[in-house]
Amino acid sequence: MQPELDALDRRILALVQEDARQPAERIGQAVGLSASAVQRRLARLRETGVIAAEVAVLDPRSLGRPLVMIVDVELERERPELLAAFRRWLAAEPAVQQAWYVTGESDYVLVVTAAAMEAYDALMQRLVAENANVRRFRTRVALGAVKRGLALPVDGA
Amino acid sequence: MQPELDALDRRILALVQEDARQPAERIGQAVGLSASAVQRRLARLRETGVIAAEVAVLDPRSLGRPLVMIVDVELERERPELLAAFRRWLAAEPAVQQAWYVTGESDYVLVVTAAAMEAYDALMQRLVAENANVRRFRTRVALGAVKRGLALPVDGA
DNA sequence: CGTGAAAACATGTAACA
DNA sequence: TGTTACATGTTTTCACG
Repeated sequence: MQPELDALDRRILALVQEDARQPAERIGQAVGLSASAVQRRLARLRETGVIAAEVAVLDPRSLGRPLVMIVDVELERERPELLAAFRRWLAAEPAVQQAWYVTGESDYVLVVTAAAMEAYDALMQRLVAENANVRRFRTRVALGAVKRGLALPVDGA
Repeated sequence: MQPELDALDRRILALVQEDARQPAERIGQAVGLSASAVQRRLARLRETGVIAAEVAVLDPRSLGRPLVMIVDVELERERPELLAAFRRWLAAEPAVQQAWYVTGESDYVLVVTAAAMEAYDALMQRLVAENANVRRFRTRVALGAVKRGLALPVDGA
């Protein structure tokens, strides 16, 4: 993938990763381009996969899921055949927002949302019961979020 | 905020948090509603803040930022006056995607993106230099992502 | 009150120079 | 690329259940 993003593309990306619903004309005024030029660039950015998706971000409190847990999961390395199933379990579980495979003592770091601690506990009981290769896990409760987005820096650096 | 989300709202939310660009008519066909009914509900969901934002999700590789680090930051608790500045630093730093204030030994968990390890190291040097209350931090490199979204479960549970 | 249908309106898309 | 014409989607209005 060699999309050759120029400065204009990057400024457009910076805007749409804040608000994907703003009309192309507004973006054009901000970056000094006509609406159709912006549309063309957006189409190309979607086509080439630079824009991977445009999604609605929902408010956790409105959906009754105010809790966030950061979970470190340690797996038994002796059972690689269970790894794929573990990953599928994570992928299929909607309460798991993010799951990173990381270096260090713990093998996976999860970001998990929950309605209440009991629901979270039940989820983790299921995780352990249904994944024999989970050796142990550590939960840290997120008491607050300074930031919780997926935005990326778009400047040339 | 008592938005009273019914089953139809939830199904609409499930769809738009996957793809916010699909026309209301398609959503309507999926949930058994007319396009205008869907539009009305979407307008209300935006109005009440259930839909917090609609954003473009960018591809990290296309932007030359393939690396993700999970960073545990431990602060000195003796200097609460520096805490606000630390949070502002995180908020202002675009490489920091997420920053959670958590229980446990480490005070903050960050999700940081980087173009290369050198750039990440430089960033963390700046973090320490510009925040005197950072006692230490631990970096875990994300070797892979099973999941990396912000999607929430929308079912009544 | 929320819905569906049809209007007016804005936006996005596809041709042109 | 910008401009124009065209198609699509959205917003408003209104009558209905």
